[in-house]
Amino acid sequence: MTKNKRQPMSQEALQLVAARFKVLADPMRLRILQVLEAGENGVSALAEAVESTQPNVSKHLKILQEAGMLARRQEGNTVYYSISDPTVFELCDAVCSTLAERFAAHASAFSTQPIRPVSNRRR
Amino acid sequence: MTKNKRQPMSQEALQLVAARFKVLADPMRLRILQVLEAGENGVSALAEAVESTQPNVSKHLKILQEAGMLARRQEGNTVYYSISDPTVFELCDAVCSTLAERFAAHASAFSTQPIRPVSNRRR
DNA sequence: TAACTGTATAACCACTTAGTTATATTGTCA
DNA sequence: TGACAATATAACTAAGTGGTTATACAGTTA
Repeated sequence: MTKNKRQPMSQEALQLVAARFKVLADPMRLRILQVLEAGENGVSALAEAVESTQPNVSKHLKILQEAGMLARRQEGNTVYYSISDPTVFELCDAVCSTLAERFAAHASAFSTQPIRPVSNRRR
Repeated sequence: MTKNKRQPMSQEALQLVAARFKVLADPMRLRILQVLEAGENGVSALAEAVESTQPNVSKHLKILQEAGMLARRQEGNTVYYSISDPTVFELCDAVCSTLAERFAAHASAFSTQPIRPVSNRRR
C-alpha cells in the first residue's frame, strides 16, 4: 500500500475545517442531529425531544442549517428540519469508534488480574 | 444493503464525542497536527512552523495530548511531540471532502455559462 | 378584523477560550 | 556552583458561546 503524501492546507482551509468541527462540538447539537436521524421533525417537537427550550433549539437549528447539515421545510405554521448531509454521522461514528477503543484500553488498565466471572470472586 | 438502525447515545457519550470535536475545532491545533503529520517535532520548532509563540503552542500541545492525539517524548532539554492517533486525519479528510463538494456546488452556482478555456474568452 | 399557535430574534448573563506577557521549572554545560 | 536553553505554567484580557427570558414575526382560524 502506498502512503499518501498530503499537501499542507491553507490557513483559510483550516479555518473552514475547524468551523465545521465546531458545529459538531456541542452535545445539544449532536442530540438534535441524533433525533433528526430518525426523520424530519418540527421545532417544538424537537425541543421536547431534546429537553430544551424552543428558542435554544431554534438557535442550534440555525447553526446546523447554515453549516449545511440540515434542510428546512415550512408547512403552514410549523417548520420541519431534516438531515441534509448524512456524512455528519460518519464523523460521529468515527469518533465513537476511537472513544470505544480508548475506553476498552482504559478498562483493562484498571484490572491487573485476569478477569474471572463474578461468581468466582471471593468477597 | 441494510440500513443500520442506531441506538440513541447517552448524554455522557454525547459529551465525550462533542469534547473530541472541540479539540479539533481550532485552526491552530489543526495546523499543529498537520505539521506533526510529517513527523515528530520539538516545541520551539513547532512554534516557528505554525508561526505562533512557544507558550501558546505548549498550551495547544497539552490539549491535544490530553485528548490522546499526541505522544510526548523528552530527550534532554527538548520535548518531542508526535501523532499517537492517526485517526484524526481520517476525520479531517472526511470534513475536507464534504467541504470540497460544497464548494464545487457553490462554484457552479456562480457560472451560468458553460466553462470555456481562458484563451477562448473575449476580453 | 382579533385571538391563537409556532418559530425566530433580541437582549442579556455566566462561562469558556485563544492569545499575550511574565515567570517558574527542568535539563545541560562550563 | 552559575549561566543558559527549552518547556511549562500563571495571570490576565478580549472575544466568543450556550443558555434564559422577553418579544417580534408569520401563519392559521374564528
